[in-house]
Amino acid sequence: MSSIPPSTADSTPGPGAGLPAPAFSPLYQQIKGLILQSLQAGEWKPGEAIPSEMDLAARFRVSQGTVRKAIDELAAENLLLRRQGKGTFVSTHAEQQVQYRFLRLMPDRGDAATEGPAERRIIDCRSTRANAEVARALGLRTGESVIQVRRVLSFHGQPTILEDLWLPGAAFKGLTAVQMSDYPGPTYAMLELEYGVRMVRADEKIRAVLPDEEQAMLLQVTPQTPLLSVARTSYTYNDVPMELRRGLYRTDSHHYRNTLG
Amino acid sequence: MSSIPPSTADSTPGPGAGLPAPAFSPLYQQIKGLILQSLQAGEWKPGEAIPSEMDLAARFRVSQGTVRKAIDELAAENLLLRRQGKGTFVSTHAEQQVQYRFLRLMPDRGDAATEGPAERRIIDCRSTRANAEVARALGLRTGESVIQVRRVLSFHGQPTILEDLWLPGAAFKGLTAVQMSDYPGPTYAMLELEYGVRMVRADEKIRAVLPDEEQAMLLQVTPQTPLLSVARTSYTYNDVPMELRRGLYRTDSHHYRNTLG
DNA sequence: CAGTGGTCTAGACCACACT
DNA sequence: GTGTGGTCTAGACCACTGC
Repeated sequence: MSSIPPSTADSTPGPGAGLPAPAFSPLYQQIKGLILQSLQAGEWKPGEAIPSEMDLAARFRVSQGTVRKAIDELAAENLLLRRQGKGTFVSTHAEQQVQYRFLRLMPDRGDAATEGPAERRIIDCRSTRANAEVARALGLRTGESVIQVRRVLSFHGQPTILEDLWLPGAAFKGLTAVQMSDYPGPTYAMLELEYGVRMVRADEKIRAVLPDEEQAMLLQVTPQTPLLSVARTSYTYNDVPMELRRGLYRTDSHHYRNTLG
Repeated sequence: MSSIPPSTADSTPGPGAGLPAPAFSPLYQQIKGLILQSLQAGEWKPGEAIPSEMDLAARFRVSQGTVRKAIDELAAENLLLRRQGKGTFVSTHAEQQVQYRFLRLMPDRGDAATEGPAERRIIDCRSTRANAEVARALGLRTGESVIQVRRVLSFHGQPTILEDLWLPGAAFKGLTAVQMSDYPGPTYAMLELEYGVRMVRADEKIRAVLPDEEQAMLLQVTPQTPLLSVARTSYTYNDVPMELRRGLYRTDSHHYRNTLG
């Protein structure tokens, strides 16, 4: 861009244009936004390589360094994955060795890797209508269609996690219990492959609670057993909420692990 | 560094030297390590400005861009704070508006800012000897001197957090209950100002538990009330553990908030 | 105004992966 | 060897701060 001013095909003028921009943002942020748009639009699918830095630099009429900085930030946010000598790839839950994307429950002895995969049992899976709480969390209106799933995850035969999931019906039309239980990998990988919805971020609210009778029965504990209640909202690109999940975790042989920077 | 090869005063040869390095690391990582050393050595105190990028570049005989990348990483780790037009500053707990460094407990309504500071009551503060568990967490030998503190934090008059702290006696000699309760700001700020120990990172293990009788009394709950048990190990520079903290959180009007990237 | 960090560029070379 | 991302440099200019 030595002589040609940047015309990056978006509405906001670049800083090189020298015009009074109402909302100034650095060039690399604009490039980042453009790459993000392509990701959301599905121009490059999860697992695929995006064009090389040089190609993107030519496409956006900026230097490689500017593209690099944009990609750096997207890689830091786990949306892209850089592999030296091979290229830059769209992050994916599939073909990924991590067993759990957001689950922070760890066995007291050993780690998630040594423990092996959980056994999953679907208790319930049905289409229903969003109540006020679910609707608010998912950005829907009360009464809109949602898919509700209840399941139990067990480690070494011991029920450890009871989860209730709510998914917006519009985005996950036709999701069945068979599909949930048949898919061998992480649930988020299944949602990504089957419905093209990639979860990017999640918020959790954690409390200590006592289970009701049904919950206690499903987790094979007494109603006096304290459990971790984890309410998670998962978001896809652009902070659009796509899942509400309420988990009850037994913490007698596991614990919730967190690192604070 | 157009003609002069980098001699950055450390033992590992720079990449520009062209020698077979046994443990190759990029120049900017070496610079980062040197800055980190100066931070640990106290060459620049918390709150102070470090030399400008140009000065550091001259000092280390590298380009400004290389220093910039090293500082970028340190800033991302919250060890340094960049302020455009002013300089780069050593992070500090003091003179910082955040009330809590690591506490993730939020009121169900509003946020930490609206709630105001907690009332702190020191139950106990004494010098004792590390048992096996404390010694392991703090990297000490069993029987070494530790300072133990027990205190209750209340919000709006309601006891909400019961904390037990263990600090290595060698580093915090002379810490008293008066000092703990008199200091108006966050405890970590006090430890930083009075003892020059800056907590940089922390790990937490979370469970749901029931309190024993004494704990229940101090938190003014029944022994059947489920509570969050948070075991935190805090580290200073170089991942040296400097505090073990076991907290019991009431989660009837508060919750533990977490964000998963 | 000078000094600081922030952005952007262009070019060189290195490390890695595939073919 | 070719192409990818990774590092390093040098220089220009912008934006913010404070004198």
